[in-house]
Amino acid sequence: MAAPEGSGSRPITLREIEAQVSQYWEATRVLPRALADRPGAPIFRFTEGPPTANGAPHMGHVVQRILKDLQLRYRRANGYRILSSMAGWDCHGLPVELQVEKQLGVKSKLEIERYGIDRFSEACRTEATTAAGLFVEMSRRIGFWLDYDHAYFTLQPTYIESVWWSLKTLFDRQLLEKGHYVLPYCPRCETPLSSHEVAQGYRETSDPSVTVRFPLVRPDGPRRSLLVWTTTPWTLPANLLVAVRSDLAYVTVAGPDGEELVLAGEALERYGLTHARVVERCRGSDLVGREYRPPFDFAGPGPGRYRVVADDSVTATDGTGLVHTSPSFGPEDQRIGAAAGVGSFDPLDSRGRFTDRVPPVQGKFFKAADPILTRDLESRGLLYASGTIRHTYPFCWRCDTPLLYRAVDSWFLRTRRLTDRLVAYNRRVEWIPAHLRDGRFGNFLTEAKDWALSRNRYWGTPLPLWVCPQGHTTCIGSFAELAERIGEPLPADFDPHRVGVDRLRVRCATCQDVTRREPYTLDTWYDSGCAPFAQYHYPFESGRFDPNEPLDFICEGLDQTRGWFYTLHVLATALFDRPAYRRVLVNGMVLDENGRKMSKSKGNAVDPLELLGEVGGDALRWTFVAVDFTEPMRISPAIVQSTGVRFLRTLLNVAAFYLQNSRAGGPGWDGRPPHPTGALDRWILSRWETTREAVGRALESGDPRPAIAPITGLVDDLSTWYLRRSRPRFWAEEASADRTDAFATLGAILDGLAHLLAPFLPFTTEWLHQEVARTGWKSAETSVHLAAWPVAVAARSPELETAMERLRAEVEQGRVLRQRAEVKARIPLAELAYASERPADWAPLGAEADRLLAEELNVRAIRWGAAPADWSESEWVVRRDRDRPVAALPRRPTPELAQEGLLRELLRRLQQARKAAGLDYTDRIDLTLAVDRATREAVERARDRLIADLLVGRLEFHDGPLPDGPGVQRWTEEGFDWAARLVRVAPAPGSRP
RNA sequence: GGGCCCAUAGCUUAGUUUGGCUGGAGCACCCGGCUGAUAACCGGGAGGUCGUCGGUUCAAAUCCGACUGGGCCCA
Repeated sequence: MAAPEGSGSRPITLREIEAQVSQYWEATRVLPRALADRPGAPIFRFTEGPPTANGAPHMGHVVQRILKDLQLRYRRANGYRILSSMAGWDCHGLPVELQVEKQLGVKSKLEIERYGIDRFSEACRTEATTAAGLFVEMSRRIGFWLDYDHAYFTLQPTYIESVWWSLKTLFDRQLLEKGHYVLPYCPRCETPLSSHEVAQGYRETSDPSVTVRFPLVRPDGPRRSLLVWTTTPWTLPANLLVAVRSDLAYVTVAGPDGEELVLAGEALERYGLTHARVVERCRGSDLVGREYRPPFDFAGPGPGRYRVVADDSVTATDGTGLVHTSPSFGPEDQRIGAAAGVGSFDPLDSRGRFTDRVPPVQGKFFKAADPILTRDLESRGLLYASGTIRHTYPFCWRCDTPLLYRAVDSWFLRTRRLTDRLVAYNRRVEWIPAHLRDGRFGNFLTEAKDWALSRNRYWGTPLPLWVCPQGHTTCIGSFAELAERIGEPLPADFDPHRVGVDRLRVRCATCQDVTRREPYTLDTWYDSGCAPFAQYHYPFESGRFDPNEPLDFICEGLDQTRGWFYTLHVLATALFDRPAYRRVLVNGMVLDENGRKMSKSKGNAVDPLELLGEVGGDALRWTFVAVDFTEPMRISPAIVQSTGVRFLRTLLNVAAFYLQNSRAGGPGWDGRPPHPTGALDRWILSRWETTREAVGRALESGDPRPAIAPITGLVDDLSTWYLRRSRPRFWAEEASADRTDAFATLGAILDGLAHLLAPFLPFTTEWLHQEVARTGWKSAETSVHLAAWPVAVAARSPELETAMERLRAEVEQGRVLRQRAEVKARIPLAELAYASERPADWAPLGAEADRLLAEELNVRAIRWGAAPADWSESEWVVRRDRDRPVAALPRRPTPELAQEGLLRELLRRLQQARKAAGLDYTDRIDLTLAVDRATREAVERARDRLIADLLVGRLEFHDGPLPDGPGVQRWTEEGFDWAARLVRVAPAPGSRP
């Protein structure tokens, strides 16, 4: 890696590191090497959940990718063969079609067909591949390593052929069937939607709430009407029945104009009829069979129509307890209508507009018919009450059009026949967080309806089903079979989309008659559910996909509970009779900094690339792991700064210290495990081992969260205690065992951290590993990401860790005491005296305990077992514990120590002057000093030290005031009267570096 | 309307499984210190009705219930 040749000692920035590392990876082709297959190695099964290839990636994609990458890097470091590392994209379906419709400016299926399905499909293909490019760029910036050169696309012929194979398998198992059922239907997209698509589009809206008179047919007496409530007046022309509940109490009350009204007893209050005169009381069952005149007569007569029927689904908690039933427009209605054998009446065209079968609203969009029909009812005296109601209603998740429920032909995967196995296999899955298994996901499995698979659209996997005039269905499960059925080889450039498939003349497999393809495409969620095997073109190419093995790990957002998690699980159960995955890590949604959901329309969405440009990939990675990603999480530049950037900066500061001293003549680390004798070194190595084990445990478990606290704890200890107390050891000019131990210990831990944190921080750790290796260890791996997971290099000692913790607590107490003494920390004091003996649990620290304490507090000695009686308040500051004196510090330094303090004061100021003059820490200077007598004595006594510390060539003293001039500095505050002139001189040959 | 999950200082969080010492950190803030890591380091301070209300208990951030707010899912 290029040396970070900073000018002077300017520290390298995170941005520079990431740029350098990216280049380095390119140059050394690390990514393909890391992802290279490892035949024979233990297998870790994974599949990338394919994002929909339309539009730009958002923060949700970023979190998942970070979490996936973390686990995959960990497994690679442990020698696993990842099956598969392929990136993947979900290229089909409404999301892509809608994007293309916008681009082309077309608005309906008719316009698409005028434009040409072939050209439209081509545009969809282009859109899918373009969008994939945006994901690749984002992934590169966060260091998400997948095989982008061999990605799977659900539009690939091989992929589609695998999907066909699966459909044929299900067809043969009689799990794939056609039905005419009421489904949610988008009139703009002109297609039914699956329940998981509908689920994404519920929102609060206002609808009419009308109560209508349905006059009963009876020979005599006053007019008597059923009161019927609905929020969809547009369905009234399709009314064929009214449903009641047999065991519910109904009453007939007298209305204002002598008319009589029938409704459930429970509903009287709702209609303000509590005090109305009751004409008759009965049960629902008594009403069954009564005929009424429908509000509109467009449906015409038919057997059994316009009667009261009984159904258990009826309640009186809303409305009147008499339920308007239009078999074409509601799931319950359809069932009730079928039971009564009344047929159906659907006066809407495929775009949700009324046909000429309902002249008053002909050509009107179904919603637009509501007010017109309501007025019509009013004019005929049939409207009893009207208002509006706020409730949640489904809208199309892609185009925001209100959906309607209507009976349509559709192909279903009969998932309800699999419910027991779906539930049983889910019990084998390890969900993170665990509550999802029996909570949300488990609940859904028990309730799940059959899966409506077919879409009346263009861009998707064509349903490989052909029907002949005799009604035989032929399901084709491979291209070879297709060729056989058309009686000739497929064209060389065969594209298994509608354009390529619809023109083929397929012969019926049963009777050889000419067939017609079922004109549907497949729900794109089915495509992505096939990813584990279809990406490998199973079963046409064998080897890497094992039908008996679930995936070891997948990771997606919580929104996939009903999406990919579900479709994977259903298909694995139906096709392979096993769970789809062993472990699934689920992340929460990403919110903005105020905790609000990010959305494009609200304008509060954080653009991933923008944020990455600001804070960098590693800082974002660290932040996403450090916050609780299983819950909704707030993300903003400020949060990344204080979490991710902050942590990285501490780590880099430690590294910078080590690297700088290594280059300045320190020995660096030779790459061997350290065997230090000192307690401080052994302590930090023990801390390292504790951390290494904790991180390994966490990543092994699939949940990285427990790794965070140990890591930040270690880095903090390293920075604020180990390094703080070890600094002079790194400055030693002469080789010594102690200096070697210091470099070896810190070097080993920094390189160890590079390996340990590589899955978390791929950029920074690569830089760190390469840089540490450069300081003297020549056999660095090409990349830390090609290296093995770190093994133990030292012994753990919990006793030593505890002892150090106690010592540090004592140090803190000592610091407080020193502040109370009001003697500057740089002025040494003679001793720190304790009334007690040295604590027994400090034993693992040995003699170093006193030394660490003394150095940190700048006292010359620690005296144990001192007599508190000697601690006069005028001479000592005393720490007391419940009035008992426990420790004491002298209030003043001895004269010698005071002089030494003076020297340190001067040295410090001269160092500052060096820096202020822009001198590098290797520059030599000539120094002229004009100082008072006491200071001069102190300097002369420590002349060698001053010359060495300040890299002084010639040292002179100036009597009297030093005249102003270049390089002259003066200090007159705090009672000092000092001046100095610093002049840079050329470095002497052979001098320290 | 139903289900699951979450709520600790301005921010990120530990502690909640198994109730028990004055609820810990870090960042930011204020005061002071240090100065061969310097957008670093050290000391002190301020900042918490542990979302709200109620219950169980000698004792509740922790267990139970209701509510509020947020998220996801279902209808």
